[in-house]
This record gives sequence, structure tokens and C-alpha cells, in this order.
Amino acid sequence: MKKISRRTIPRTLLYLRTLESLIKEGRYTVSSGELARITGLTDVQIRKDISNFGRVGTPRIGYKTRELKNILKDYVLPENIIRMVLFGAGSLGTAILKYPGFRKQRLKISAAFDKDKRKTGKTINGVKVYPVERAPEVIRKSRVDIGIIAVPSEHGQEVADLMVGSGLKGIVNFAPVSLNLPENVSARDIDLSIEFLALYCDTRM
Amino acid sequence: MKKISRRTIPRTLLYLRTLESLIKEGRYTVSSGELARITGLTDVQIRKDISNFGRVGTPRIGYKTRELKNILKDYVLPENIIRMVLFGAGSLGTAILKYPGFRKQRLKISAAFDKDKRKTGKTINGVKVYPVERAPEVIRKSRVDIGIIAVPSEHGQEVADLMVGSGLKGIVNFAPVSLNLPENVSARDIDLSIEFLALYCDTRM
DNA sequence: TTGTAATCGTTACAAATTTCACGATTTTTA
DNA sequence: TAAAAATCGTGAAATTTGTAACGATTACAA
Ligand SMILES: NC(=O)c1ccc[n+]([C@@H]2O[C@H](COP(=O)([O-])OP(=O)(O)OC[C@H]3O[C@@H](n4cnc5c(N)ncnc54)[C@H](O)[C@@H]3O)[C@@H](O)[C@H]2O)c1
Ligand SMILES: NC(=O)c1ccc[n+]([C@@H]2O[C@H](COP(=O)([O-])OP(=O)(O)OC[C@H]3O[C@@H](n4cnc5c(N)ncnc54)[C@H](O)[C@@H]3O)[C@@H](O)[C@H]2O)c1
Repeated sequence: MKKISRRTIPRTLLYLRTLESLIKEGRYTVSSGELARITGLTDVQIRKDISNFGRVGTPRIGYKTRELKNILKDYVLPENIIRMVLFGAGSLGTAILKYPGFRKQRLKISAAFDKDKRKTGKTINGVKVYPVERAPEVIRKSRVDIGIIAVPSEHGQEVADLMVGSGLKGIVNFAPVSLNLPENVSARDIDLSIEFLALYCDTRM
Repeated sequence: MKKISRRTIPRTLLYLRTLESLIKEGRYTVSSGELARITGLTDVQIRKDISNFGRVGTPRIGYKTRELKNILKDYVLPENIIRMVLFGAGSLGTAILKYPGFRKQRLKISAAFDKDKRKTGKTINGVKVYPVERAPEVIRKSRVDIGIIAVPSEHGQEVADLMVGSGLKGIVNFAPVSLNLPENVSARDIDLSIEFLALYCDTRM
């Protein structure tokens, strides 16, 4: 099993998303050239990425959509459901809790936590909102993989510490603050302001 | 004025965010090493990025927080406010509309658009929600720079076409669908499912 | 059955990005 | 005043990432 380079993983997930959409349209095959047109990448890059996973395409035909989907899945999706918890049932947190699209991706939010007593006790879209103190207990009990930070940035670090202390190994952080985390915890920061500003720079060049 | 390489731009915005936070704490200077510890990048990378903008640091001292902030701002932030419009006042769209943090970054949402008559007419956090048909007119009138797509993925392309037709040059797309756009329009796709899944892959390696 | 066109997979190449190594500069202090 | 310590800036090396070129393979049509 070859080592997959860092950037190919999100691209592979994008191929998966595209394949699922093509399958839904009833397509049986697709070429690297067409995937390139759809995704905005180049055909060579796509062939190269896919070649990481074995020889799967057929000259003159391309790739069989279902077959390719299953192969890619084996490499980048787990068999079991990915369990997540959310900290901060505010406006962004609530939007995430309400989103029905995660289920299809085997992503499940097991629980939410909030500091504000007016938010706790409720159930949003089937997910219970606990007081933040109960986080370690609830997280340990339900074998959670990933934590989502959707609290104000001033509380980002304290929530991150709580997550690490509860054994989480991955954090998605929406708060515009840099987290101090141990080596063995992975994080992805999504700062929407930076996204908008960077896009604006892109448009000026 | 040197050409700034593509990846340095979001990093520079991250330095700005960090500097603003340090300034708020009352810090007058900061070294590349300390910026590295905070942001998780390396000190060399930070010095190299900053060197794009001129010789601004002082040996033995580091960088003056305010001075560096102003210099970076000149390169990656516009003088004027960046105007944005939002399509889809659903749960994610509403969270974005309600977020007060954009103002500090000179980001302003000028208007929102929705197809659903139950959502239009309202004002969310001071932003009017118009019927989607009025988009071209409203966008042209208010010199908007960027459009945000927060509609279901089935409607992503039609909304993108409407944006392009109204003259927008940048699109941030939250819908899990690949958009077909002309060359001269920049886009950034934020697919939260892919973010979560890619993070999960990261934790398994 | 054979030629042709489309497409894959891969090797070699190019470009971008990051890291390394180290000299230069400035402050501190002995 | 001179040595020491901390830090910057930068050219060169290393790494990563992406691109181009092209032979190999397959389906299909003549
Ligand atoms: N809403 C957006 O569109 C948007 C955009 C960019 C960034 N963000 C960032 O995402 C984060 C959440 O934004 P939001 O708009 O949902 O904020 P919000 O104020 O609506 O919600 C924050 C929630 O976190 C809870 N909370 C506070 N401290 C907590 C703690 N220690 N533990 C658990 N819960 C705690 C609060 O009670 C509240 O319910 C913020 O960091 C914000 O900067 C949001
Ligand atoms: N909410 C999340 O956390 C989340 C997570 C991942 C991805 N997304 C994506 O973000 C997008 C929005 O998600 P959401 O949860 O806010 O959905 P939502 O259903 O709550 O809201 C969608 C809104 O778009 C409006 N709309 C539909 N077609 C439109 C059109 N042609 N023009 C204008 N408005 C139109 C609807 O009336 C509705 O108000 C979706 O593509 C979704 O897949 C959301």
C-alpha cells in the first residue's frame, strides 16, 4: 500500500463526490478528461492520483464509475461511522447540527456541548446539547473521533484543551484563533474571514 | 512590488490575525520564533513570507507588532470595504448573516437572496433578504465584489450563473457541487464534509 | 482481421514551495 | 569597547507538487 501524498486526499474525496453524482445521473463510465472538466483539475493529475490506488481504468473507455468509487472509498473512507462532537450550539453550531448531508458521508454528530444553560438540555435535530462539564464523560462513553469548535475565539483554547483531555485526536476549528495542541492531535482551521479575504486577493490578480 | 506566491496570502492573513491579537494584549514586538510557536508554522517560513514585503524586522528584537500589521495590511487588505452578497438564507446562510466578526475585517454583506417567499422581505442582522430575481439589479447597484453560495447543491450552478451574469468576480461556494465558471471568475470551495473526512484521514496516519 | 482513435499509466521534466545554512545586524553586558 | 547572544534576511539545496510527453492498451469500425 503506497503512501498517499497529503494533497491527494482531499482531491480523492472530491472525485468520490463527483462519482456519486455521476452515478446518480446513471453514468456507467467516465474518463479522466471529463472528471477534469467537472472538477477544474487537469486530466493528468486525476490519472496520477487514481494510479495511487492501482490500475483501474480501461483505455478507450475510462473508469467505471461504481468500481472507481468503491476503490477510492477503500482508501479514504472508513468502514464504520465517524463520530463527532460539537462545542458551541450558537448560530454556526446549530447550522452544522441541522445539516442532514453528513449522514450520507458516514459522518455523525453524537453530541453537542454548550456553556450557556439556555442552550443545554435541548435536542437539535436529534442531537442532545449537554452542559460543557459533561463533555469528558460523554465523549469517552461514545468513542468519538473528531471534535468541532464553534465557540467564540476567546474560549477556543479552553475547549481544545478539554477535547484533548477527553482523548479526541482530530479537531476542526471554526474560531479565528490559533490553537496550541500536542503533536498527536491533528487540526484543520477554517477561518471564513480569511477565506473571503484570500478570495478577494485572488480576484485582484 | 514583488509577486506574492499563492500560498503566502492566506498565511499573511493569518499573521495579521495573530498580530491583531498580540496588539490587543499590549505586545509591542514579536519574533519570528514566537509567531511560529503561535501559528504552528516554522520561523523560517514566516521570515521568508515577511521578507516579500520588505526589510521590516530588527535583529535581536523581532518585528514591531503595529508596524508589521500595517505593512501586511497594505499588501493583502484593500483600503475600502469588501462588499459581498449571500444566496440562500437557510441555516448556514443565516449563521453567516448573523456573524458580527466580518465587520472588523472590512467585510460587509450588502444583501441576501432567497427563492423561498417565506424568507424574503425579512431583514437579518440588518441585511435585507430579496427574492432571487432581483439579484442582478441589486448587485449591480451596490458594486459588490464577492458572492457566497449557501443554497442546496442542486441549485448551485444556477446561482453561480446568476452571479457571473451580474458581474461578480469571486465566489465562495459552500454547496458540495463543482461549479462550471468562466476563466475570469475566482472561486473557493468549502465542502465541510470533505474537511471532516480529510481530517479523519489525517488522524489515521 | 487489421487499422485507428481514445484513453490509460508512467517516466521524465518543470515549477513551486519549503527547509537549511549561514552571514549580517543589533542589543546587551562584562 | 569588545564579546556574546538573539534574531533577521537570503541564496542555495531539498522536497513536494504539478505538467508534459509518450508508449501501451483497448474498443470499435472498416
Ligand atoms: N457564524 C458564522 O458565520 C461564523 C463565521 C466565521 C467564524 N465564526 C466563528 O465560529 C465560532 C462560532 O460562531 P457563532 O456565530 O456560532 O457564535 P455564537 O455566539 O452564535 O455561538 C457561540 C456558542 O458557544 C457557546 N459557548 C461559549 N463558550 C463556550 C464554552 N467554553 N464551551 C461550550 N460552549 C461555549 C455559547 O454559549 C454560544 O452558544 C466563533 O468563533 C466565530 O468567530 C462564525
Ligand atoms: N448547514 C451546514 O452546516 C452545511 C454543511 C455543509 C454543507 N452545507 C451546504 O451549504 C448549503 C446550504 O446549506 P443549509 O444547511 O443552509 O441549507 P438550507 O436548506 O437550510 O438553506 C438553503 C436555502 O437556500 C434557499 N434556496 C434554494 N434554492 C435557491 C435559489 N435558487 N436561489 C436562492 N436561494 C435558494 C432555500 O430557500 C433555503 O432558504 C447547501 O449546499 C449545503 O449542502 C451546509
